[in-house]
This record gives sequence, structure tokens and C-alpha cells, in this order.
Amino acid sequence: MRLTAKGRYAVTAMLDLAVHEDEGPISLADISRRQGISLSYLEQLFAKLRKHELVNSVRGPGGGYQLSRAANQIFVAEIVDSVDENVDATKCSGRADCQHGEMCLSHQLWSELSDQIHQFLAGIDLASIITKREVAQIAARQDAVQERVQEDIIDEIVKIPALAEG
Amino acid sequence: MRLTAKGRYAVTAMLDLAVHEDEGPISLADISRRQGISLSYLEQLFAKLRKHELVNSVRGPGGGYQLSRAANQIFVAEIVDSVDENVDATKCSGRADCQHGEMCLSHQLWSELSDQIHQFLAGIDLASIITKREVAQIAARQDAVQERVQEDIIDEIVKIPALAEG
DNA sequence: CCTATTCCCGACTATTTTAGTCAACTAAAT
DNA sequence: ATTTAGTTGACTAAAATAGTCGGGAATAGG
Repeated sequence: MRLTAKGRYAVTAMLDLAVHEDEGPISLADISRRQGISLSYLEQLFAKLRKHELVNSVRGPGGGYQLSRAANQIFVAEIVDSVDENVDATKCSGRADCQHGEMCLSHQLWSELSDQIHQFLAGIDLASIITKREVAQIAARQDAVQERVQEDIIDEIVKIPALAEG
Repeated sequence: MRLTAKGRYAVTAMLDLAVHEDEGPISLADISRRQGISLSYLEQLFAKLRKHELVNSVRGPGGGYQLSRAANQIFVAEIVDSVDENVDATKCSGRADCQHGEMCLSHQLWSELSDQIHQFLAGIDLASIITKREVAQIAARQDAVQERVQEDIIDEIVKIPALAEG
């Protein structure tokens, strides 16, 4: 799981779509103007969002993009994953200098951490972000999530194979 | 909050320090060898970790780096923040095209999300990652024992004449 | 049909970040 | 003194990010 400005742009744009959901298709030009993201860059991002079926497109005058599902069925993790195209995965599987295990340990520790962040973002949908804008509500709900997630990560970490000597 | 390979390297290196905590100062050369990170790149990362007082340095032969605090007092979020040097903050504070508010809404939504991720990582310390893993090793060993016992029982069962099929 | 709008697509480019190199230097231990 | 190892800064190659450009193709309205 990577978190960069690219993902933020995508989530921002999707939030814009969700907010203006009832106005019919929203053109990228509108999003560009409202969110301060260049049109061409939005085109690249939406090509990926469309490929991952998070949005539908409508061509022609009055056309634009719409959410492919209800806003409460689209989760932040999906959006970030769509535009980040994460390729690397474990990164040390099958590598020679990973044989003595210590390196794999760290990789896996990070991987588990990353998975937990992913789960965290997989639990947050666009609608909940928009409708529950009161900070206290969001914070309270996510504290509960956070607690569970932290227990989970410990559970996952204890499954990691033994560490080689220093 | 950004999550990239850079932060992963830093966390990996800090985990290495924590694991070998009782061996005195750990040289970057050791970490480089064990974790497969280039020495010079580690130097850059540790310059920042040192600046943020997450590690202490010891010069000369037998020198190296040590955690500046107990491993259970060093949290993943601190490490990531140290090497990422996040500068941008709100990014739209005081900008002209943010006057009509809509852009600021999205920025703020993302900002809140980002804060939650940060809080999540701020709750995970190095020690909890490592100590729980040791518990796991014991558990894994016991699992292995239990497995063998079960196999033995099955071996015995198949030898019972009454169960032999015609 | 024509035309404006808008998505669609690929190639291209500039900037920034990542990751790493190199070299010279300082501190300390033997 | 010599060796080990941190400290610093300048430099570079490669990748990702962010954006540009130019042409398409679909479609609504006239």
C-alpha cells in the first residue's frame, strides 16, 4: 500500500463526483476547475478508475463521469489501489540474498503493516466521509476500527517465521 | 502522511536496530548487509533519524547506532515522518482559488483521513512488533509439536485391525 | 449533415523523488 | 599511527509524478 499525492488526487476527484452525484454526469473540466487538478492528469487517473469500474463515462455534450456504484459502496482503498497499480508485492520472494531469512523478516513485517493500513482504508467509503463530516463522529468510529486493526496486526505478526541469527 | 519505499527502508532499519539492541552499537555496514540497503542510502536516512533524535550515534571502532529510547517508546509514525519530511501541510491555505470553499472541502476530507492513518501508525511501537513475534516462535514450536502428536495418533489408529477395510 | 462537447488514447516532456555513488573529513579505540 | 565508523556535501542515474499535446471517436443539439 502506497500513499502519495496521486492517490489523494484520485480520492479528491471521487469525492467531488460523490458530492455532485445528483447533477448527472460530471465533466473532468468541472472537477479540474473545482479541485485544481490539471485536466490531462485527471484523464489519466480516470482512465484507470474506469478500467477498475469505479466510474462510468458518458460521452458527448453534457457527458462526463458518474460513480459506478452508490457512494457508500465505494471504498478509499479501491481508489488508491486503482491509480497506484502496485506491482512489487513481496519484492524478496526467490531472491538469493534473502535465504538467511533476516531480510525477509523485515519485508514481511512491513508487508503486514501495509496490509493493515489497507484494511483500514478498505473500511471507509465515500458516503461516510461526506455525510459524517462532524469530526467527532468520524474520530469515534475510526477509533473503534483502529483498536481492532491494532489487535489484528499483532495477530498477524506472531505468524511470521523465525529470525536468523545476526 | 506518505507511505513509500523510503519509509519502509527506515522502519526496516529501525527494526534491525531493535532486534540487535543488546549487542551494543550497530554499524550501518551491518544493517546494510542484513537488510540489503545500500550503505550510503542508510547514511542519508540515519542523518534524518538522528536529527529527529530517534537514534544515537557512537563514533570510532565498535561504534554505530543505537535506539535513543526503549523500543516500546519508538513508534512507526515517528520513523516515517522523520525520513519523509512532509512539508506541504494544508497546501491550500491562503490560496486564491480556494476562496469559494469547495476545494478546501476535499483537502480537508483527505487531511482527516490522513490524520487517522497517522494515528494508527502512531500506536504501533517497535517493541510490540518484535516481542509478539518471539511469542509466536514459541507458539509455532508448540503447534509443530501438536502436529506431530496428531500424526502419531493417526499412525496408531490406522494400525488397529478392526478398521482395516475388506 | 454539421458542430461543439466530452471522453479516449498514446506519445512526449519537465520536474521531483528515490536510491545510490564518491570523496573528503572528524572522532575515537587499539 | 592506524583503523573503524560516523558526518557531510556534491553529484548522478533511474524511476515516478505531474502535466502537455495532438489527434481520435461518440453523441447531443441544431
